[in-house]
Amino acid sequence: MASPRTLVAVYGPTASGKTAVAEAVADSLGGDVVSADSMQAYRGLPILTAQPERPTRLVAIWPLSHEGSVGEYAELAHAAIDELLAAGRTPVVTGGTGLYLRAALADLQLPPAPSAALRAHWEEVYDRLGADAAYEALQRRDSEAAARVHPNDRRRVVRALELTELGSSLRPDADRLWGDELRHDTVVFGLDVPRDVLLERIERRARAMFDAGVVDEARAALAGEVSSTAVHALGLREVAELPPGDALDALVVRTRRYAAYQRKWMRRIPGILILDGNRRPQEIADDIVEVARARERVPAGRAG
RNA sequence: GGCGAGGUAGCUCAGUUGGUAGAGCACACGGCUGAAAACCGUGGUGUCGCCGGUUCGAUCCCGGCCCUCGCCA
Repeated sequence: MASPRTLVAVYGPTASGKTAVAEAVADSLGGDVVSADSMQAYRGLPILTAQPERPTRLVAIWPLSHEGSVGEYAELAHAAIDELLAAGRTPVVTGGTGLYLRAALADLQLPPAPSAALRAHWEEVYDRLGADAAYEALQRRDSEAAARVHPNDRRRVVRALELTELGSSLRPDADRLWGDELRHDTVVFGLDVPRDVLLERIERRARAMFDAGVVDEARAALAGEVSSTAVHALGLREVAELPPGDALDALVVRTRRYAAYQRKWMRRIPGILILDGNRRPQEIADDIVEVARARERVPAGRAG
């Protein structure tokens, strides 16, 4: 019988060609692509979020009105991955949301989710007292959590406060986010594309989005109910509301910024194997397949 | 050509009653544990259009020139 499959993960900045590579890897290895992308998870913005053409796990699973979260995503991702492995297939986890990728691969053991009412309560408290007083309240209730957040960081102060009522704390114990304890045997690859090449791809893709009708897509989306998480899709507002030229510029600028942020994540992922992403997708995929196959022949080992 | 407004950071602009300047965005770096394409922190990157004058000292005041925009010819 076949040895257990090694899970493959592909990370890289937007427009680095992750999707094409992941699809080729899945085809070669006999597997399926599992998306790790917080915005492609929504339905209704296929152009703006650059959703893959072909049906992909965890893409377009939520309506725009849904408030997605890492916690909810993690459960779905674990289920999808485990199902593939059980069927003897290789999960190829790919996507640009660093946190989601880690949540798919590791068991983050996130502290409990708040109820909407609880969150609303502490947000109200934060806004009423002001940042400094709210922060002092947190220091009294959970000094360790307070030490980890900045008073101005409303989201985290509120989150930490609500957790004090849930018998938990922000970041309870071990560092599972950056540890190398993963749920399955995994190899993580990063696609490194030179800055100027990436910039050019970003610009080209942004133009293509306009040709494909992003403006109408964005307007239609905003005309309906959009959750506070989904509104943050890059450029949604700008594309829908700005004059065409300005909208394109804004989209490019924001995407470039996002790519820089992703480069930071790529550097931090433990054990990541950086590949030259400035090649044909199939070529990159072949390299990945080779490494993954070699690893499957060495049962309990850890590459090093 | 005449009149008016303007030329200050990569961009949009504020400011200095004369002591070489600061906001937002961009950019760089850092943080992040159920909002992550989110959120937070730190950093000013500059011949203040050019030349001259007044002054201890000019980005600021004066003169000339160049450029941009608007209105009138």
